[in-house]
Amino acid sequence: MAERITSAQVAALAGVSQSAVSRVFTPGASVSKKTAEKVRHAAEQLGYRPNVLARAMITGRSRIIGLVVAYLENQFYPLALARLSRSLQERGYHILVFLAGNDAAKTAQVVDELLDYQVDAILTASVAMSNDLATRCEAAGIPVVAFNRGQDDPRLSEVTSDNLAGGRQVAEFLLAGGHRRIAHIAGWQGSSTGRDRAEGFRAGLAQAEQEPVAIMDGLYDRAVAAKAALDLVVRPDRPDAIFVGNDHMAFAVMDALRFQAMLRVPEDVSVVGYDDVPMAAWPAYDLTTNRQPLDAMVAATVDVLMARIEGDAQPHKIRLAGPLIIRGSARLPQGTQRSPAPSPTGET
Amino acid sequence: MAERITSAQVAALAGVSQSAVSRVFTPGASVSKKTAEKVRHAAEQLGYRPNVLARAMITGRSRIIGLVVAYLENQFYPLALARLSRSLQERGYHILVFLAGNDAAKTAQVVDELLDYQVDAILTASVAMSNDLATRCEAAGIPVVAFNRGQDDPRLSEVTSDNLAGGRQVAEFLLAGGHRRIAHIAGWQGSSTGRDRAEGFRAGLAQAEQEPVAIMDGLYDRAVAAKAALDLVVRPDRPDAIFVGNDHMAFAVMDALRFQAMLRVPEDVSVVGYDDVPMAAWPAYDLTTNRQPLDAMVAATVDVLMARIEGDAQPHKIRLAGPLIIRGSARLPQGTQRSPAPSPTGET
DNA sequence: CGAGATCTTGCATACGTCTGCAAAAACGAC
DNA sequence: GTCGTTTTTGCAGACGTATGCAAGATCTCG
Repeated sequence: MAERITSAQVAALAGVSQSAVSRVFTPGASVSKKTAEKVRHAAEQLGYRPNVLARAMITGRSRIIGLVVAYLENQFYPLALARLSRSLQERGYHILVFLAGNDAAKTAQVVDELLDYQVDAILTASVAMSNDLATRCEAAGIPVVAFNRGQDDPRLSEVTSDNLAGGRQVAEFLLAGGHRRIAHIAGWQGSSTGRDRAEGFRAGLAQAEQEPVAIMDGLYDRAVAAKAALDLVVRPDRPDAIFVGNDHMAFAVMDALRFQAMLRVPEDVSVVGYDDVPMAAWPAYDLTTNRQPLDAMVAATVDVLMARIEGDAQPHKIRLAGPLIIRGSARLPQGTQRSPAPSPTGET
Repeated sequence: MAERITSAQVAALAGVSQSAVSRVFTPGASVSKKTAEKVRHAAEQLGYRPNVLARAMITGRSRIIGLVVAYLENQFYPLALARLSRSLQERGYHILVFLAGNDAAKTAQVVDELLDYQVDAILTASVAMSNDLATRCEAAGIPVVAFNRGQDDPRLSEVTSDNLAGGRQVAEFLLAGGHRRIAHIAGWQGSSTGRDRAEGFRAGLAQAEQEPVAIMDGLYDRAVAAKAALDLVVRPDRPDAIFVGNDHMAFAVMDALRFQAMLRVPEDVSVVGYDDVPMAAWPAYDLTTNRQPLDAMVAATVDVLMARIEGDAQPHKIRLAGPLIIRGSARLPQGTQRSPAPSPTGET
């Protein structure tokens, strides 16, 4: 129950004014070596640390980033969360978590709460924030950055991988592998990510004057994706390859194909995913997948956040390309080899 | 760049004092119906919402819970995080994330930062917070609750599953299944969770006058656990069953056994895990495992947090039992059946 | 050594809200 | 209508820090 130490107490002990103490803890303020020394010593002795909340009231900077996220089932998001948090922590910021519901009313409420906490910026991940809400935040002076999702509104910032190119890359790879009946179980078509990958995929096939035998919406949901896969393989023209909109669904698709449809992957059906989460490298799945460059995306996201907070009014739209990681879940084109194993650090 | 609306502006519009506005937004304060109406209307019109930070300065309650977490690779933790956050959100609290490093110095720094933000309570998960640090927080009047980890210090609160009983339950199940050379790849022995499961397991074997052929520390790490499994199976007295300290490592163990040692699970070696994360139900693993009652643990954690914040000085030590979920990764005892499939909601 | 320039320092105020206190208003009972 | 009781209201002062301003201290250079 020790009362919290204030700058005034430190000032008293050090024999200086409260302002002096404040200046010692404010980078770039004018203090002499001598008083700084005295103050630091007194602060050390009392265990003083500035109160972030009080500081926030004056400066208008809470050093809190609001993260809006819908679900953490897909391993990609906890991983991103961890790296984002770590990176922001190094810069003196922290993440306040807001779980969004699926309905619009709940999302509006979440935005209200975000504003209540005076967050310095809002980061959205795996969640559809309606444009008017995002715009409302920007209007309130709070920058919004969408991670792994595009926003229509040109005033909003976003960091994604190059999903169009990624989708095309997968199409080319499957065609080169000799597949001729290729289906796509897409990410939710309400998300730019899902749409772009599908579109790029379609364009890649079109280049070879092919088209997908089917495109179904997997809604980023394991059960839906599995059902779609089973529906596909009972058709008379069973696909010989399925491109799945993300790894999370791809695992469900592989499970359904192997354990329910009793098909072999890749001998009967090739499967390709998207994201390259660590689990994709596990031998039980050994999934060929288009990697999203997570570290680069996180770095870019933090850079954009910092820039916007520092007052850069320009919205940024950043798109980072990722390589196709070739493993064993899809038949290989002639002369192609597996990608080298990842560094041990990424394996966990 | 719309300036933030303050209670004073609302007061001016409503023709009342700032105090009146404050009281309208403070549950339990004395306001007449009439002025409440006027104020609400004015607030609505201006889009006013109270500033949580300013409020925190007065009341000493930030409505922020600091969550200290070390890693999110193990699916159990993101899931817990999501549920904890959702539950706290309903009560008007939010989670501020702090990623702990592995070294003690970094952890001390994290604690400093926690105090800077005036968090109302600290929640630790999957992280070893040295007792003096935790005690320091308690001394500063900030309750600390450990999720899924026991604390030696009797003054600290904790919520865990009954790991002793769980370990014993696994031992009994494997013995009943006719296994006679049983090994244990344990969770990190620096954690109570890892120790208790190992101890319960050992006690369960001892009851039948058996003892484990080996106990190795998997350190909650996939690579370490896989290596341990491979070391075990090259022995002349190859184990016929391995109890793994959590699901996260158990998946690695199964992968190593199947794809590196070329053994069949469960025909050659039975594998049992601990946690029952959703992935354990995926057919690729179909893991028999001791379930941790996540929902109950989350509910208990939130209850303890609220109680401690409300001033209940008593520390709570809560231990919740979980059932063994019988699937296909371990040979079944005579007459035993698989556990019924989980509800679809838990499947994702 | 002196005058001007530069650096430090303390004072006072502001940030947006809550809350104890006392005055004012409303209420109730006779 | 009066008086005592309860409710409602505004005032003013906190919470802990940052910062403009002016005065004081220190430095620089001739």
